[in-house]
Amino acid sequence: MKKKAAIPANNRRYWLFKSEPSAFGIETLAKAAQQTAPWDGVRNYQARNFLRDDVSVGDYVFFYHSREEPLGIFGTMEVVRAGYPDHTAFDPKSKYYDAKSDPDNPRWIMVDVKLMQKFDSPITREQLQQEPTTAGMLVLKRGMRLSIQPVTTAEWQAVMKLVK
DNA sequence: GCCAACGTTGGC
DNA sequence: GCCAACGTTGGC
Repeated sequence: MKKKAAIPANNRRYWLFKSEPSAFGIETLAKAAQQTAPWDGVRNYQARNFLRDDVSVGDYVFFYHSREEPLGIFGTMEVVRAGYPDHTAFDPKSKYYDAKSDPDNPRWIMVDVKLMQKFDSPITREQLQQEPTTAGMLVLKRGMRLSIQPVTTAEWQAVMKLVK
């Protein structure tokens, strides 16, 4: 286990959210009204628990593109609304529909994010692997499927140093 | 497009 | 409550 990073004075936490750009990429967010959108469709309990219990307004988030080259971090977002029920689970027409999510006791949670910075060029997996600090990031671990991941302060700062 | 790794489901 | 079978994720 890694040592826990000290909690910054302002209490901000850092995260990495993963998405397939064919479904929802950084361009989608850039074009949204106020460059703000709900991060919906999370259907994994561990990720849901982070959204419900830990992700807070003012936290900073890396936007990571999976599945499609180039793989990597494309920009940063700020959390502008804390966890609330993911209503796509109640909509039978939604691809995220879940009949077992009861509106009176919602199973799935989403947060709203606002684009902060779209990088001129993404920080690729290869770059992350080459930097000692970022090489330990969860997203690089084999078999890591979690779509909402905590990022340490040191990792955040190390990634931002790579941004041109 | 392949397939290893993973999370979930369901029979027992 | 175990664990095999299944469906999905996501790097390669």
